[in-house]
Amino acid sequence: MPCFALVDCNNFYVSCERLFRPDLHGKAVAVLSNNDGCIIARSEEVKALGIQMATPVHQVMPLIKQHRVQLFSSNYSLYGDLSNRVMSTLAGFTPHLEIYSIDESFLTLQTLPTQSIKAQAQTIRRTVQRHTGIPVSIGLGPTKTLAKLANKIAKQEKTTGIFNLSCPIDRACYLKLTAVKNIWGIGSKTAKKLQALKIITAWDLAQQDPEWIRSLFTVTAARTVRELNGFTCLTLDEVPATKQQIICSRSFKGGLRDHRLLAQALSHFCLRAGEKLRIQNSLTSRITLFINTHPFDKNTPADNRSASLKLPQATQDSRVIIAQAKKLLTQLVQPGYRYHQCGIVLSHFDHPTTPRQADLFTDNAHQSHARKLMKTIDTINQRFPNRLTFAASGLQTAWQAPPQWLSPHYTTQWQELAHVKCI
DNA sequence: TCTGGGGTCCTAGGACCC
DNA sequence: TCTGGGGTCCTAGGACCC
Repeated sequence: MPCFALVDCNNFYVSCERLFRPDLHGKAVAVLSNNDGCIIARSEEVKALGIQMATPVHQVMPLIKQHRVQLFSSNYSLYGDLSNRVMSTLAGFTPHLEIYSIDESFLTLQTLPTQSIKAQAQTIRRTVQRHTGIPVSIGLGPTKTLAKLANKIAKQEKTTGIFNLSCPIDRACYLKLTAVKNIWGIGSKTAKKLQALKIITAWDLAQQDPEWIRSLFTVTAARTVRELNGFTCLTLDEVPATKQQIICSRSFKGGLRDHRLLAQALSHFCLRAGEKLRIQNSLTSRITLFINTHPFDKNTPADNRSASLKLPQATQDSRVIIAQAKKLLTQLVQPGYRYHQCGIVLSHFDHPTTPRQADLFTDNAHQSHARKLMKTIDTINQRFPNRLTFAASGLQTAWQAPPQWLSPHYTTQWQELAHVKCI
């Protein structure tokens, strides 16, 4: 029987930062979200201080200072690069790999005559550590849901970092110790409703009739019940699916009133979203823009709006996307408000080869020129990140506050490579 | 003063068709 | 008094994930 393995990098962003700062091993380290707003990764030492995930930094600043927590602004080019290294190492063990997020992958392992499943997991864990320097934990089980749960338990098993929920007797025991809210797929709303029905533990949920759960919740919750009992409902998605929507958005520290700056930020988002669109070779025919004032500021008036438009012709040309998005912005922005967040959503995708109704007025030569231009811009930006942009984005990112604790781009910028001193 | 960003799936309900 | 039935497509919003 195949066994699912969930390989999850421990405190991933913190591990990435420590890789080039060995002096930080054993010390308290935290990584912050965009705008240095919230804590999004914590070392064990920070968790021990009782600082929760997604806590706003300003709320725990006294604690951070008192315990000399080393802070880092998020450095996604570093984390993305190290993630690729971890995933390629995993791909060396099995072709059956699903990259689930930047720091997690599902694998299927087969029982080998020479090596037990647990021994295979130990080899994987050791190899990832040796090749990349990133520590991982591995959860094993007959379904993805159980592998996820096993991973959670593995994180507590400090010595081995591996846990297997394949044995039904062990499983019953651990399901009884797990609260429903800690099951993958059961969020806070569903957990609350389940608790009202006296379904408190994962074991309680596993005992329910899936059809009854489906009638009260959704088909997703019914699947979870089956998965907890060892029946596979969720399979391995080895080929990443084409995205159905692409979002690019940011929040602005202190908010923005100036329409001109909002338009510059928006143009930047359009370029980034267009790049992602072209990477998966899709054409978009719907653009949605949203702008929001500060959700926690009760003293200034709120204004949250969104608007969409359908393009007469599907496109992957960033210039068209920028022009249309700016029209939407003019419609939406109200004078006098301070906007805290703005973003663009591209959707209703097509593939360039999909047959579609031709437009009588389309200039084919222009279309071909546009494709070449976008390809050239993308090629240059891939080699030299952010080198080319549109004038609409402005010459400076004045809408973006500079990060305070950014580490060097150790692995993606020549001038920021780590220095090794020979003594 | 200071609270992230990017996704997926599911369901209900409206609009529309014959 | 009495106003069909069956279907598709689209959108918004909720819930969840990392």
